[in-house]
Amino acid sequence: MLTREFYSHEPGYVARALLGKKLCRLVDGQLLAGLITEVEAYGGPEDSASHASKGQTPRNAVMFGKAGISYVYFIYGMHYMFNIVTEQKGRAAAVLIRALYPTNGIEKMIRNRNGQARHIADGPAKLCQALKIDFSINKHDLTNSKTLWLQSGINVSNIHINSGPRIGIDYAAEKDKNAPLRYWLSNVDLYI
DNA sequence: TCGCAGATATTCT
DNA sequence: GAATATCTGCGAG
Repeated sequence: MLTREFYSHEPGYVARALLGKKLCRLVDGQLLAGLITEVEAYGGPEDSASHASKGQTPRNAVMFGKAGISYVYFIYGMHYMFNIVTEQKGRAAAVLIRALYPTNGIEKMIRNRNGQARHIADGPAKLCQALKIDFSINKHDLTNSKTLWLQSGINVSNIHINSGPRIGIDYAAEKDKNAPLRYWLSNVDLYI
């Protein structure tokens, strides 16, 4: 299982380090797991795209907490998003998990997604459906949990990592051109 | 492939 | 009270 030290760095670094790691979820005694294939980093108050850019609110308070805690929130009236808090307590920073490559409990994931057998977890809200992620695991400690944690997965060298501007936030695209904060892996099945 | 409707928590006025 | 949001699914072309 990954330690708190792993999450205690700046979000861009943690985001890259998370690629290829295994996200595990235990629900009803069944293991649901997948390799992380796409992530986005969100910085502190200086990052205009971050929820924390306008100061602390009850909703984003988790981002100001300590590293290794999950931050789950609801968007567009129908979708959950799953983030992991990084850096020190008092520094608002997080990494959004955007996509997984399912490895364990695939049948269960398909049922969780209403029978959709393709594109099970290739989007931030889809992966939440597949792994049954909702407010019940908001503020969850990922370094000390039996229902939601991360562990080492495949070995990913830098040459496999793609990067680019973040999605859904045009106003941050220009900034992201200089320092891309979205990272993803392609052809994951070749490296398993 | 592309464009748009969908439904609600949270924040802004 | 109104606007907005780290998106997905579906229907048309």
